[in-house]
Amino acid sequence: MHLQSLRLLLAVDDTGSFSAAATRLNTVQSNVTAHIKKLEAELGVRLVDRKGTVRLTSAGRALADDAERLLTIHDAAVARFRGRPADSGRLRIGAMETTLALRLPPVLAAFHAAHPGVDIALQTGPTADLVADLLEGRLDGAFICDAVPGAALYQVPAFRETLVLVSRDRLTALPPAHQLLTTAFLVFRQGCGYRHRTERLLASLGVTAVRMFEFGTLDGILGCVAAGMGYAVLPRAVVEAHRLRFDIQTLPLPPDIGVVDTLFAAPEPGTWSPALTAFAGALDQGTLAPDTAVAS
Amino acid sequence: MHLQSLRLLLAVDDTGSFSAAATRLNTVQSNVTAHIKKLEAELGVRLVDRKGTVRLTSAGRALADDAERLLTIHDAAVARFRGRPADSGRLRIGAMETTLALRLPPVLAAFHAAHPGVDIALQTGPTADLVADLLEGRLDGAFICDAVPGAALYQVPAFRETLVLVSRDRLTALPPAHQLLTTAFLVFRQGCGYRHRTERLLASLGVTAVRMFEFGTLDGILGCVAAGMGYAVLPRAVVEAHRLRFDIQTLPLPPDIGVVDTLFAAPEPGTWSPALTAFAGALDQGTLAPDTAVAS
DNA sequence: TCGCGCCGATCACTTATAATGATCGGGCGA
DNA sequence: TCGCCCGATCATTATAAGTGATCGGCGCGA
Repeated sequence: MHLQSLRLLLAVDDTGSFSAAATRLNTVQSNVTAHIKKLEAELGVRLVDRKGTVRLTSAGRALADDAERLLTIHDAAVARFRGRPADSGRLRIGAMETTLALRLPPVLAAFHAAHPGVDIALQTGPTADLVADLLEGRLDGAFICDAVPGAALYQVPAFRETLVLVSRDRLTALPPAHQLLTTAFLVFRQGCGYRHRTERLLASLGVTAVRMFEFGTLDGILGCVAAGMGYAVLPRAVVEAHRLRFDIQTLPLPPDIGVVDTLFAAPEPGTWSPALTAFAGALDQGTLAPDTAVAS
Repeated sequence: MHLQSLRLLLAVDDTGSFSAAATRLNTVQSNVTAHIKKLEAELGVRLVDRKGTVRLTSAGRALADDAERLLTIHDAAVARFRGRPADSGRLRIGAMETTLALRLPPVLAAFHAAHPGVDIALQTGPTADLVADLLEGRLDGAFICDAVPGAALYQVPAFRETLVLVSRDRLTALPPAHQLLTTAFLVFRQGCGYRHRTERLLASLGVTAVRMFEFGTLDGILGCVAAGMGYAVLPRAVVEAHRLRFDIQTLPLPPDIGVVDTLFAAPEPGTWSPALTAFAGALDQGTLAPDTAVAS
């Protein structure tokens, strides 16, 4: 059964004429006849009564009802891809813990307000895991730390974070290498972009061997820093948001290490679902959270 | 967009392989490739990721969701025609007042119990109107009085009625012609089959001119008979059902005039909707109301 | 009652598209 | 590294869609 046949059937019902239906759908009368006959043969039922005036039989009317629903769904699906981004579908988004906590709430709220029909599924994890999930199709898009070189991924800057060195005692400058060797660094587990930066920072200071304690949660890191267990490297905005709860100090880092872009990553644009297209488009135009977005 | 393309897309998603999808749907791998490529070209989006393992893109997944709904509706529609009579659709049934009141309640109740998804619309009127509505497609089927000769209608006996002469005073035989001339006959409005029978009865008695009062309702006729206004010709069962409310007498009529079949009429069987097919089938098999059905 | 015109059926034909089978090349595992 | 499996591509065939001309029936108006 071809959708075009159903379209012709509805046109015949509407116009009450094969010729008029043909004209409306830019074809010829004999073609309409052939389509209707094919439908009738396929279903083993007469659909159109041609005696006297042309009118659908009860079977034809029943099929026309189904046809209407069928074509509605079909046209909506096509419009979703070709026309304006539609308001439906699922969107699986991944993000780092810090991004989700700090940056995403307004973004997601704004997107949901603009596209209330899209179901959003969120997942958190370190950048490396998110990238793996993206590449293996378990996520539609993800907010990651720093660009992933060599991966066939669309990547666009979304937020800019300023990293600071977090400590219990106030510092006026980066501690010397010998002092860093005697303390620990509290980091997220393997795969987190911020941990990567921390290692780059230490390397730039000539420190290669340092104790690293892995944590799964932000609260764990901040709490242990406040207890004097060691240092941490985190986005300034995240630390500020928790300043009231922990007695900690921050020290800015040099820009080459301290400025980190959070990127929105997704598979190649040609593969995007309408929902993902809408999300990326909104991010790109900065309509979601202009104050935190990175100027492109 | 062809439904077959969507079917192939779902098969590719299921099996994770073009070749396997082809095998499952009894075609060849190159054909699957062509269908998917056509879909992708039509929507301007890559639907299947062939790098490494075959997997749907987010766009492909979104389309697959629509495809599933689309094919479900389509397959259900086809099954409704080709397979068992489905439990959905609309059924517009017409009947005479007397039939609706007396015979149809158990029939409709049984059908509705067997096919709860079918919406039933009832309409009453004299046989002539019902036939006209049938022929002009405003009804799917109707219960009519006596066969309609010459009409291109499927007609099958449904109920057998015994007509009686209804009067205020007890009669032992049909009144002589001269007496009939002085009283009136109370009949339904033009087009009712029972009125037709009444006229045949009078003609057989040699009475050609008699006063006829037209009524729209059964209660009106019975009330006026009870008041001595005249005679009426009605199904015995109808009169019995109202015996408690009206003080009236009945006299059997000769079988050639007194026995009337109520027929179920519909357009030619080849044009029936699934719901109508189910209804006619149930009537034909006597599964709806075996005690009142006419043996065929 | 008789044309006249409109409409759908049919047919021969053209065009488009679906399906097929063979072949090629690339990625992955042994 | 080799062999194997899988998808892309291509030439070809098969099938279906679309077209235009023509026929016949029915209704309408003269």
